[in-house]
Amino acid sequence: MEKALSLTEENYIKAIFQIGTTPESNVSTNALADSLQTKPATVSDMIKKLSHKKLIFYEKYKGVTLSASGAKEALKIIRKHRLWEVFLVNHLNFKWDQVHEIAEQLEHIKSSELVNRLDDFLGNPTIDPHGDPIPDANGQVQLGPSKLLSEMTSHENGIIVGVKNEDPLLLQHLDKINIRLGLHIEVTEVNDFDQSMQIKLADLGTLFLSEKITSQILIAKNL
Amino acid sequence: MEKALSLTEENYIKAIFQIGTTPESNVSTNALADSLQTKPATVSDMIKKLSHKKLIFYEKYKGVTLSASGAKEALKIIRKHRLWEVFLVNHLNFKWDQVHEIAEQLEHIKSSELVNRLDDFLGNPTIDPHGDPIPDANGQVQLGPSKLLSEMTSHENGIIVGVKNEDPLLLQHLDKINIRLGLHIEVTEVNDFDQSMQIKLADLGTLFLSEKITSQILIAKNL
DNA sequence: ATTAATTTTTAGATTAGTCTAAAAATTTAA
DNA sequence: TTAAATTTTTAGACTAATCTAAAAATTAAT
Repeated sequence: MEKALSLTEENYIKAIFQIGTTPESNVSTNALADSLQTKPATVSDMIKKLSHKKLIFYEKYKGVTLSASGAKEALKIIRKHRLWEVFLVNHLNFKWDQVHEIAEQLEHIKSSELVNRLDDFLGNPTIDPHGDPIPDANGQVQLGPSKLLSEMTSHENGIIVGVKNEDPLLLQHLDKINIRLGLHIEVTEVNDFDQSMQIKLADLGTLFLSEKITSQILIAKNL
Repeated sequence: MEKALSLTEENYIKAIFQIGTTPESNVSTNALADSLQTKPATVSDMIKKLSHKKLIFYEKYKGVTLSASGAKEALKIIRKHRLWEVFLVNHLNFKWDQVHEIAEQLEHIKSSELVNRLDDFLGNPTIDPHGDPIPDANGQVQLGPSKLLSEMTSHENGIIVGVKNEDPLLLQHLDKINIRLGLHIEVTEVNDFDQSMQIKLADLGTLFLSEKITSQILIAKNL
C-alpha cells in the first residue's frame, strides 16, 4: 500500500490533470506555477518528488504528463470535488458560484467509504452544478460530445450543458442574464469583427454575448 | 482579522479543551503529548506559539488553560465535528462507531456559511450520535444534568443520554448488547468488589456490565 | 548561426512541525 | 530536607514546502 498523498501533492496532480487534458501534451513548469500560485523553482522541486513516486513522467526542461496511477489519483480528487459541489447546491442551497472554494477543501477528505455513500445519497449524479461530468468509482467519465458556443455559427442550435470555468464572477453574470444549464439556445448572428454573438433562448428572448463569454459555454446537440 | 489557525493548532486547541473541561484545571504537557500522539518536547514548543497568539494561558512548568478566544475556537471545531457526525449517521447511514475518524477531517473545513447551512439542513440538532451536545453558532452548549452510570446505586433509574468516548470498540460492543441512546435503564445490583453492575433495560431484560463500561455511559433523569 | 529572450533548474535560506538527547525545574519519598 | 523520580523545557537536527537569486538549457529572432 503506497503512502497517501499530501494535500500539496494532491493539488499538483489535480492541476497537471486539468492543464494537461485539453491538449494531451506536456504540462510546463511555468503553467503549473501559474495555476498553483507558486514559483517555478518550487514546482521544479515538486516535480522531482512526484516523478520519483511514479505519479508523473518527467524529463528535464520538457514538462510533465501524468502516469496511469497519477491520472487515477487525479480522477479520484475530481470525483470528490464534483460530488461535494452537488451536495452543496442540491442540499445546502448554495448557488453555483459559491461552491468551488468549499469543494476545494472537501475534495481532500480521505475516505472512499464516505465518497461512495455520498454518491449514493446524491442519487449517483453524472454532472456537477457547472455541467462537468463526475467520474464514477472506477474513474470512468462519460461525457457526451459538446463544443464551445464560440465555435458555433449562425442558425446552429443546441443545449447548454456546461461552463468551462468556475470563476464566481462569470457564474454570477450568467445568473444575471438568465443563462443556466439545460437551456435550449440558437445562434442568430455572429459578428465577424469581434466574434460577439446574438443568441435566442427558449422563452427568454435574445441576448448579446461577447467572445469572452461564448468561449466559456459548452453546448451539446439535443440530449 | 487574525490569521486562521493551522490544522495542527486547531488540534491542540481542541485537545486542550477536551482534557481541560472535566476538572477545570490546567492541562499538563504530558497529557497533551499523550492525547495528540506526539512528544512532550513538541508540545512545549507549540504551547509557546499558542500562548503568544493569546489562545491559551501558560506559565512554565504549570500547564495551560484556554483563553476566551481559545475556548471559542475549540467550540467552533467541536460544533463542526458533531454536526458532521449527525450528517454521516442520519443521512449517509454510517454507524455511530464509524464516524469519528471522518469527522476528525471534516471538522477542519473552513466556512462558517457551510457549517450554518449544514446545521439547518440537519434540523438544528442539539446532540450528536453519541449523545454529546452540539454547541450553537455562538458557542453556547446546553446540556441537561447527567452522571455516569458507574456513579449510580441500586434501584436508581434514568435514561441513557451519552457515551463518554468514541472508541469504535466500545461503541461496537454497546451495539452488540443493544445499548443505545434514549433507553430507560434501572440499576438492579452493584457488586461492591469490582463495581460491576446488573441493570435492567426497558424491554431487553437484564445485563451485567463491568466498571470499565459503566464509567463510559452517561445517564440523565427522565428527560 | 550567433545572439537575445525565455524557461527551467540549481543553490542556499526560511518556516512549521516534528524528533532525540540532555539539562533544568518540580514533585515525591525516604 | 535532602535524594530520587518525574515532568518540563532547551538545544540541536530533520523533513516538507516554500522562497529569492543566479546559473544553465532551450527557444526565438536577427
